[in-house]
Amino acid sequence: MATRVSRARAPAPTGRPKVTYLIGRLHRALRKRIGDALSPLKLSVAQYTTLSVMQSRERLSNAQLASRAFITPQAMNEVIQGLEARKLVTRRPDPTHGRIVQLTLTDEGVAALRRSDAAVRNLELSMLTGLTAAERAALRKALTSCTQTLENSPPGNQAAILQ
Amino acid sequence: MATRVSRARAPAPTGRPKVTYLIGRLHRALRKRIGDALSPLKLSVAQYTTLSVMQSRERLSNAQLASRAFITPQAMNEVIQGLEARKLVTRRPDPTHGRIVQLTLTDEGVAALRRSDAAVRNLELSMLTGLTAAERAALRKALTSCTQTLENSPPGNQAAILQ
DNA sequence: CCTATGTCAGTCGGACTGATATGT
DNA sequence: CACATATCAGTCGGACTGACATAG
Repeated sequence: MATRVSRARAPAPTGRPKVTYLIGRLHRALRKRIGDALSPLKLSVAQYTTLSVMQSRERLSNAQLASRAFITPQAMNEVIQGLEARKLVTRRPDPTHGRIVQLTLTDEGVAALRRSDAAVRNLELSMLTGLTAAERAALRKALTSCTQTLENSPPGNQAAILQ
Repeated sequence: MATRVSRARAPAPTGRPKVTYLIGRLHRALRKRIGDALSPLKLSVAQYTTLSVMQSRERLSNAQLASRAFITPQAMNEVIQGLEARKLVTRRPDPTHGRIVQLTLTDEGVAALRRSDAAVRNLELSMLTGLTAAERAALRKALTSCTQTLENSPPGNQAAILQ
C-alpha cells in the first residue's frame, strides 16, 4: 500500500531536531571556521586548544594535559610533538621523577596563543551574535550540564540513568 | 561601580570557558557514546545521521542528502556506499535524469533506523537530565542560532564583526 | 559551453586501541 | 610485582579538495 506515513510518526519527545544533530552540525561549522582563522598562524584546532589549557596552569605532564583536555595521552602526545617541533612548548624531565616530562609554553608559544586567542574570540563573538547575554550564559550552562552528565554516567546504562 | 579594567590578563568578554571549547568537548563525548550505542547495530554515527535525514523525506539524490546534512557530496557518497553495501538503502536512476540516482530506505533500513533511533533518543534524554524543558528549548534555539550565524557569515570577516 | 551530479583518488586532522619501555 | 607515564605503531571514522566523466 502507498505508505504515506509522514505525519503519523511519533515525533521524538526530545524535540524535533535532535540536540545531537545540532551539536554535530555546529561543531563541524565551528571547526572549519576556527581552522581557517588559525591557518595563517599554522596552528591546528587541537594545538590551539592545548595551548589554551597550558596557559592557565603550566608545568603539566602529558598525562595531566590529556586528562584536562579529555583525550587519551597518546592523542595528546601527538599534539605536543607538533607543538614542540614548532618550538611553542618545551619539554624537560621532572626533577623528582625520571619518567615524567614537564611541559611549558615558550615565549613564542605565549605569543602564538595570544594571537590565535584573539582570532578565536572574534569568531566566537560573531557566532554569538543574536544571543543576549543571558542566553549566552544559559548556553554555557546547558552545554556544561550535558557534558558532565555524559561523562559521569557509566557507559551502557543510558536506559537506567536514574543515578 | 568599580569598572576597573585589569589589563594584566585578557578579560575574555565571551566568558571564561569558551563556547568553542564546550562544543568540542560535548561533541567528543557525545560521539563516543553514540558510537558505543550504535556499535551493536553496526552503524556509524554518520550512517545513522544519514538514515535520519532520509526518514523525513525519501527519494533524495546524493547531492540533496549532502546539502541537508551540510557535508560535501563526496563525503555523503562514501556514507551512502556503506549503507548500500549493507542493503539499508537502495539506489536507482532517476527516470527523468540519467545522471541522478535516487536513494530510498529499504525495509531493513527503516528497521535499523528505528532501533538506533531508540538508542540515540535514550542517550539524548539522559544527556538532557538536569535541564528543564525551557532550558532544553533554549539550548536548541541557541545552537541553531550559532550555526546559522556561522554558516551565513562569509568566511574571513570575523574581524569585521565588532563586538 | 555551462552547470549540476556522481564518483574516484588522495589527503587530512583528530582521536582511538594495542604494545612496549621505563621509572617509583 | 603493580602502577603510572611516555611513546611507538597501526587504525579508524569523518570530512576535505582535486580531478574527471556525464547528463541536460
